Amino acid sequence: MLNNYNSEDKVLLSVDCIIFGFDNEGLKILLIKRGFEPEKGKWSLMGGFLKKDESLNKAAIRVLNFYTGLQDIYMEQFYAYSEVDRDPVERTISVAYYALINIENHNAELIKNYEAQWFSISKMPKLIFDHNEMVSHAMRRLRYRTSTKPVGFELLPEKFTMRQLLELYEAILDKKLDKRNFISKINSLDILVKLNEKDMLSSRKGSYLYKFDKEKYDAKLLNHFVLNL
Amino acid sequence: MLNNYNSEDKVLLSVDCIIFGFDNEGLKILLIKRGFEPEKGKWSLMGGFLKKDESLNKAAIRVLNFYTGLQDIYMEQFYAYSEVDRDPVERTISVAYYALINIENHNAELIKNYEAQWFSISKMPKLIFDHNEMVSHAMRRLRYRTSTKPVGFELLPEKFTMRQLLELYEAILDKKLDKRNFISKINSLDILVKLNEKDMLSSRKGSYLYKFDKEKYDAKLLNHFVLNL
DNA sequence: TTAATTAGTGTAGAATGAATACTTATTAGT
DNA sequence: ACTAATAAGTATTCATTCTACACTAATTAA
Repeated sequence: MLNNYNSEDKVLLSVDCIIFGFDNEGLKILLIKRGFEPEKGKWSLMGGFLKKDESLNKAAIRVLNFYTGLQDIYMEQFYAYSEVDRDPVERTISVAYYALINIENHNAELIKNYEAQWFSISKMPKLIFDHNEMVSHAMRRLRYRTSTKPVGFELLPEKFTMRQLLELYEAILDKKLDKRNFISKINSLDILVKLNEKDMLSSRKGSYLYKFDKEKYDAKLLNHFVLNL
Repeated sequence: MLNNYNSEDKVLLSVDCIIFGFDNEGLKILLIKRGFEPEKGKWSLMGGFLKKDESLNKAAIRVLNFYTGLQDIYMEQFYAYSEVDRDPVERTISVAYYALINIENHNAELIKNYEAQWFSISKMPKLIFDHNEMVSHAMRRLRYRTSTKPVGFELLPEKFTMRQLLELYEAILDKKLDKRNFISKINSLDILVKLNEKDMLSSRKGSYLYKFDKEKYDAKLLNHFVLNL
């Protein structure tokens, strides 16, 4: 029985985290100004190297926490990038993760301390290496995700209006949706609770607030559906 | 400007290939008897280590060729497995790929020389490490794929009957489909050409042979659809 | 009181999906 | 030559879902 696979090449393995958020300005992504060479000072995804004694999932969580202080964020792995010259310094394979989080809950203070910054998807700067490609793949994945799983619990405040939910979906799918059809499709998913409370900020009439029914929402997360928006 | 990221851990990175095939006995998967320790002689996916100067895609192609002689097989990356103790010998992260191929075209001779063997999905042996988990994830991916992209070109002979196509889908989805509805749904995709030729082996009456319209098929590969079977 | 703003709601027609059975072509066997 | 056996092949109805589309309601600021 062997103790090791001698003579095989070893490589650096990193994780990169794509964190989506949403607020009344639209869909955003969390970036950092890279603190070390090469490309120091350029905008970048939050990334770091895998350590010998941790899984990729753990590494992704650790890296995100390091840059933002964020805890307990569930990220989903989506692709390993391995072009030989993707990192000019040294051969590095990077496994990309993405997650959705609520901007307001996740305290601007922490993010400020850590120098991470939210950017509108549409105004994202050029990023280092192949990070722009990662983001666009993650966007594609997120778009796709809306058609099989509910989205929103992670991105909206606890109480939200139908309009906010509609605008979230429009931001993700990057297209206008018909309000009436949208509402009836969302209602047919049966994951919302209509509250006896109105948001009076956005209109004279005021619009009802909703929240997600956590249990039903989580159930739908497991047993996919098909939603055609 | 740095020349390297010193002090970061390096790890072994491998690829594992899940090759699906189909014949009149059903859906199959290609396995090898592992030729080295540990677990020598046990059944395993075809795998190998990433070299410093190749991408993961290239490594997957190289590994598959090494074990089977197969060339020009397009494989799709689907997940990186990274549990710390997944390989008992040494820390190894493995990136899994899958592909669909035509059993008949890909010459039994080569496969014999190389000791790879087809197994029915339903009679698959216990595999080493986390390979069974990889296979079941790949199956899930394949199942899912049938609802957004055409499947079959890669798995069926050039000319095939509706029944064969139906049985392929039944094998992948692991459920009975209604023949009449299946045919009309497949026809609505507009990717088949009905030939003026019958297969007389499976019935007295004989059943028409079809082939895929390569151009339309490839177009559908790019622009997903939704197919509810 | 009026004007302005956004919320909120319904329907008809079209398209798609699901469920269901009988006829046809052919050959093997008698 | 006839019959039996086998799988192929084909249509329709009903239910559901999707799409397109426009007016009324509630409220407050002026």
